[in-house]
Amino acid sequence: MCAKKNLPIDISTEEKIKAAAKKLFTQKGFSATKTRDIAEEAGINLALLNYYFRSKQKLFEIVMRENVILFIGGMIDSIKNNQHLTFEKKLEILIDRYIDTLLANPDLPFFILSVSHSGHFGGDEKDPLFNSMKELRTAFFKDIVENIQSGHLKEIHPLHIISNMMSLIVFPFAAANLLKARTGVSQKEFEKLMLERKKLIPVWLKAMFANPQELKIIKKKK
Amino acid sequence: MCAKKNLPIDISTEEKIKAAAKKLFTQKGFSATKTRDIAEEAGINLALLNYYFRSKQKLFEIVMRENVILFIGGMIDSIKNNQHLTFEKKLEILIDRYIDTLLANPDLPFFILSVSHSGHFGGDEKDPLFNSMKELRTAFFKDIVENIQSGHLKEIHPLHIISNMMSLIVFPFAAANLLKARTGVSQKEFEKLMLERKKLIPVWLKAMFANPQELKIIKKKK
DNA sequence: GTCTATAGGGTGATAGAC
DNA sequence: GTCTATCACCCTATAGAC
Repeated sequence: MCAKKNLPIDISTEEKIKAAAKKLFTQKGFSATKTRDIAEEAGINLALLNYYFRSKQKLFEIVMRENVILFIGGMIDSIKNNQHLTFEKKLEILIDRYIDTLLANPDLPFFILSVSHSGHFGGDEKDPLFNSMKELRTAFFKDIVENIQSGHLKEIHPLHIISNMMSLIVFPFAAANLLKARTGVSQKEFEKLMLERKKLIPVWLKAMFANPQELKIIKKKK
Repeated sequence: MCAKKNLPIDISTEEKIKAAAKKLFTQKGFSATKTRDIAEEAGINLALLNYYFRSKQKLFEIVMRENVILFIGGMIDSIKNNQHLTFEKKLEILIDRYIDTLLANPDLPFFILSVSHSGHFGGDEKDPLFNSMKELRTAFFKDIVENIQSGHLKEIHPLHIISNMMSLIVFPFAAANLLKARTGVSQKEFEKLMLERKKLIPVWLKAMFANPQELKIIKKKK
């Protein structure tokens, strides 16, 4: 199963296939990606794909898992490794790392939205992924509830807080083509602006949620 | 071509096919949707699909156009029809309408991201869609530049402003499954929260962009 | 306009030689 | 482990009867 060599100077065939699959699945999704494309991208024979991974579906699941880990792994680590810091500082670190991850993997947000949209992950409690997600939830959302949801923010539903954080960080990457086309900025400028957001998003979030006017609105509705 | 009856009490076959195609394409995208599924969903024979629409691709393009119009049409109208109002009021109306549209068409945001991600629209200047987009750009983004980008906001790139607006409105719908799973809210609760955002987003945006701290950050970077 | 039947090519997966 | 050849099925599209 695990074809590891002692001196992996050359990348193994298995790894080549996985890398090609990751590239294509992440870009185009499951249905639009053909096994023949993966084989060609990897520079190997089509039969080897089934030899190493049994089926297209199995290969996709491996890629999906790696992408989900990549997407939420950084979050978990930056929260776990910085328990001693203030919530604000933790948030700054998280945003910084996240944007770096997304700049290096620009198709990741769309892929994650894509699999969650089609209901491809979550649900199975035997899945180690499920525990990771749960871990993230307890580690981070507890922080939010305890640290942000104080004062008037008790009235704001946590979903708004999480939504707004994720929106500001992730959405520009998911909508990169749209935004670039509409505003006429180049890829290079776009990347520069995303780096700028590392500093801006914490300030924006602070401003949004330090606003007592929210309370009036919520109260009025009830 | 146009099989319009004088008394369309029953929906025409053409419309049935288009409605089924819209439903499936919007939910699952182009590649994952099979013509057989569309035919079955419409309750008609597979051959009729090609009789009315010539090919899967043509049918998809029709659906895509309608969805893009639905997505940006509301924007254009609410700006055009309210030129006499202040920018803030226009923005409130736009957000209100937008969220209604998205509640009625929850798969729309993901579909739009999907086609823009795969580069399926934009570009062709002969396309009437291109003019609509351009119209939107001139109508709305001029407003932004002239009305929001005053004072310290001159330093903020318009992409940030447009990003943040679209993020707060659209992202929760694109990530609905993720957000519901992570926060444990039901579909009903989710919809209630989205309605709540009609009032909250204008306040949040105001707070974000009335923040002189932004300037310090931008200046420091340069 | 609507159906059945089928063409024609693509697609995932495997058998078997090397 | 890697290749060629091929199977069996699926998919879009069309021909032709009614």
